[in-house]
Amino acid sequence: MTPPGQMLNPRPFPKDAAMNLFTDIRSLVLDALTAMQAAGALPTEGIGFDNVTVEPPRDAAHGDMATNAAMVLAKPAKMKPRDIAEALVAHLLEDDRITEAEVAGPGFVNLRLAPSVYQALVGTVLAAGPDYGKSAVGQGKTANVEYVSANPTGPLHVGHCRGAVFGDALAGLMAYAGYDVTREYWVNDGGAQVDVLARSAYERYREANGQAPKIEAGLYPGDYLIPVGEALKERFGDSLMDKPESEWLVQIREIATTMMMEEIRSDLALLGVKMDVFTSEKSYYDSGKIEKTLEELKGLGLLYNGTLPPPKGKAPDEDWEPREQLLFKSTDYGDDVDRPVQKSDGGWTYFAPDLAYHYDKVKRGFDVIIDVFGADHGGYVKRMKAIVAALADEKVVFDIKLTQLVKLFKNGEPFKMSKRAGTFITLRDVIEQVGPDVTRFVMLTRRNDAPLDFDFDKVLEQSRENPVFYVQYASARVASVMRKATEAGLDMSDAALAKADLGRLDHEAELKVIAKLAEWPRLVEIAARTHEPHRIAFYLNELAADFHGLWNRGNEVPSLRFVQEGDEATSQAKMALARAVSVVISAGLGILGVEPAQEM
RNA sequence: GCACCCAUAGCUCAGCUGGAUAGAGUGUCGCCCUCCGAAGGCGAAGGUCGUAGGUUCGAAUCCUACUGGGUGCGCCA
Repeated sequence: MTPPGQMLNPRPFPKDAAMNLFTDIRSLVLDALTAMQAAGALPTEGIGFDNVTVEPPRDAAHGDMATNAAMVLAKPAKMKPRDIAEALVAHLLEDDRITEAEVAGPGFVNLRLAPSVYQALVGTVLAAGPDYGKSAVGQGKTANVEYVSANPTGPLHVGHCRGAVFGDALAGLMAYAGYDVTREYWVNDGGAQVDVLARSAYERYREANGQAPKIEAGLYPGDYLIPVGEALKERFGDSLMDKPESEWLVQIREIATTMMMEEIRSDLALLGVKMDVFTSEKSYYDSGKIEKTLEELKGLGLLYNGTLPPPKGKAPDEDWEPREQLLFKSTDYGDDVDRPVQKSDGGWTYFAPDLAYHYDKVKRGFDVIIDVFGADHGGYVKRMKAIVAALADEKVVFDIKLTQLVKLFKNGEPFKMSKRAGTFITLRDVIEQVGPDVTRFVMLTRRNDAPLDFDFDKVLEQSRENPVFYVQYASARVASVMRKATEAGLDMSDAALAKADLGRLDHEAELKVIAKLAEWPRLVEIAARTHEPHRIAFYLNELAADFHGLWNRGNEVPSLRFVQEGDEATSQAKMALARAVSVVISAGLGILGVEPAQEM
């Protein structure tokens, strides 16, 4: 038997694409096109191959892969698509890896690959392990993903949860695609809301000292500040009682925000989220960074004094009056209005630190900067993009991802959140009820910009409908069959599987699963390019479906069962495939921050 | 009033830098355990991709207008 590595045509694959079958075949197509040019069958002038793609066909009946080369090149080459396609087919058929090539439809070239190509891929997956599918697209580049960034005025709730999961999975995805990723949290500890926090905490402090707290409207009423009040009592005794705000505000604000951030960090830890950098808004105020930034912007001519038109369509009777303010020229960079940076009392608007912060991120030299906001902050996208457009050169990729709302359900019934009624669902509540793995996976079973229904009962259901379970079940089955094979006395060690005779994987049901594995590196690239980690979750569901399908075929076709009693060589080949499936599932779940299951 | 997001099978949703006869799950109907985990699988039926135009070899995908739903709109972050 030929070892798997030598079953291929000896022509080497390009190094940077050695694991992606689609780019391998694409380069094969490009080689063929180049050969056609050399032979005079295709013009050289004005012909570029950038738009040539090799993709899985929508319908498997069309083959394993399809290329649009003939259609894309027809116009610049001034040739008929079919003529190019037919010449291309002739060239491609010379390669051992291509068993069939035919022209179809308007000029597609459909390809069928030799089984040996797929069989060898199993070996590639096992050899690469968790690295199979890692991409070079982000190699040598840096990315900054800012997410959560909840105000430090209370514990995280379910809305933050989705942003946290999405942002973290996106960061994991970018890392898998080769980027050096910084996970960052912007701490809004510098504005009026932390003064409100301090006042609210002060009331709890009074409460701890035996006084009835006066939680007026506008203060934070949550019980979570009671421990803060107690901590303040421990620290200050009754020395701050009945003192004017000026004597305690700064101190209490500092202590309260620190305690809230500790709580937020521990909430995030429950979810498995660990930030690399927490950037403090307050530090921007304290260090003069805002003034410095604004000075620079003035130098660039991006700030001016002016008056904004009144907002339209709001309540007609409001106390709006024209006022001259210091404005940022964001309309020059795609925003709808220029944004004020200074309030009438001379203080900075919230926009000023945003401006300085994003300028800072740009200056730190990231190749990719991504902000993850809740959908209720959709109105800020244009102004943020204006900042980066004004301050960064065009090489910086800046993207803002919005996460839509999460609607909670319990047994199919909508679950209304209300702070007053005490049915306020925190992130901690969710994790404690369903666990971090389920929470994370479910949060990624929708596109980020689609609303998500989260049913506390359904997410724990063990059925086909529940993708968390379904994917976990697949990896559990692999683990289970591995145990069984080992108990049967078969050698299922990594070393044995690495040497397995993969040529025995010749059934179309097996090749179909391998073809799905072949899509993995390509999918990772697409997901990373579009900043859409949900694609990973959907892919895993598809891979699991193909695997379960193969598994069940074994019910009718005994030769498809993974364990072939008394035939170690065949068992090893089949188990190599099962292992390859579990390797990719583990890698995918790893990106999403979910643990694969060994048993259920 | 303006801006952004969304509209795909009865329901919940995928759909790649624009590709061929638009896919899953669920629900309905019919099958498959002496058999590696049936917590599963196979098959059938189900669509004017919100509407109307445009761009082109080709549009669910890009552009324009409209309809319907969500979010937001100076001195709050």
